[in-house]
Amino acid sequence: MKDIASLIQHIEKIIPLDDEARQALAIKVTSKKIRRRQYLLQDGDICRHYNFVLNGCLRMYLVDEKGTEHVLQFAIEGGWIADIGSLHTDQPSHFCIDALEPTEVLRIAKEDLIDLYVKHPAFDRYFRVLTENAFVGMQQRVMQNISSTAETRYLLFLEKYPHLFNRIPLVQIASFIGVTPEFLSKIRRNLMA
Amino acid sequence: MKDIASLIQHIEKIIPLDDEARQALAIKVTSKKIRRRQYLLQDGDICRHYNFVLNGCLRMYLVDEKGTEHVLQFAIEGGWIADIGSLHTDQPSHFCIDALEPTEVLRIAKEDLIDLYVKHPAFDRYFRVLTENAFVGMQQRVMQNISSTAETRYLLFLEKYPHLFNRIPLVQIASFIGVTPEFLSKIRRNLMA
DNA sequence: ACCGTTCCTTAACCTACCTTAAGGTTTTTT
DNA sequence: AAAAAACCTTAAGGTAGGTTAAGGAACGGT
Repeated sequence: MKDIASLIQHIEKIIPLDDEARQALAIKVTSKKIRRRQYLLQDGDICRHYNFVLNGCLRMYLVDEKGTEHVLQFAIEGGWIADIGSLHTDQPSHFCIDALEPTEVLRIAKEDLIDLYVKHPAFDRYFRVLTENAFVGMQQRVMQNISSTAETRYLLFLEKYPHLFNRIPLVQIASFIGVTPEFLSKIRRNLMA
Repeated sequence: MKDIASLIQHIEKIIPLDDEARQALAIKVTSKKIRRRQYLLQDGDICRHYNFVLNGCLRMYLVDEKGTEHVLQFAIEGGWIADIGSLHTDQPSHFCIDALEPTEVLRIAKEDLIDLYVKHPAFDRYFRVLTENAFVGMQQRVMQNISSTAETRYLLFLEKYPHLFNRIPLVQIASFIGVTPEFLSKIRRNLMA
């Protein structure tokens, strides 16, 4: 039983949909439950779906040659997640997506999305705006990485995602801001002093 | 005299335009020449245009509290540049855009772009795809920043932008990959040994 | 209710990268 | 053609952040 209402509500914050578009979307969308630690996308597979999180929490990350994980993105209720690069090029992804909590997503397959774009330009608009916002977020993150100290990056993270602070393990936050968990631990201690 | 042909050609690599759309675009676009070191956007101003580079080279960068510049993006022939965040929110930009070489751009004002979106959904599509590609690029850069050493980042930069290597001053490349020019100088020496 | 992970912290030592300073070369401007 | 910027390099000393190792607390699965 798909709870598509929250997805539609989300889209209509950006652009209204007519009944036909809503209907078309409802037909294309499928739902999926993921357990804690279960993969939604595995390194080496081609990303074939855009995923909208209904509840729970996902992370997308890269595993480097040394086996260290580097978190690129978290997604909670109301967020989208996918390896857009892999999705568009049909190349195997270098990323993994898995669940930090039991999670439920709605997903649209690439071909279905293209179909929606063609039949309902509103979706072009919605995903343009969505991607623009995500792009601006990534820009800010690049700037922070090349211009700020780890402590500042941590504080900026807390400011931007206050609700994630006591929901996500510290080790994941460390990975997201680009430091080791040991060093983040040190940063916290310094902040308390 | 606007050379809009190269812009249209660029767009049509992604989506064909009908005559009306081409015509509408031609009316909205203006051209502008910028001297070396001249600003196209200055820190504190609101970014009101999307800029398409016809020839030359621009950079977008942030100046931090210490006065150090951090390059977020370069744009050469065929590239787009704007502070999308500022453009969308009508908030003053924190970035500067200036010219590393004498440069000529075509530009579209925000309101005109919105008008194009409404009348010709093809532009929604084009800018969606454009932004998706830019987003993927930023994602890769974030990953490199949090997972790679400066030497690796330099090599990846050369691989991705081989044509920029002997066109852009070293100090700008250093700023882009997030190290001091002195350290990049050292990296180069090590690579030659 | 238990056991096994995962999670967080501390501390000693190590390294990638920054800072400051200086001198030489190339490019731009006049 | 000269003067002024901008550019690149070298080197010494400093600091942010990594590595390794180890112990304890909290959690998740059965």
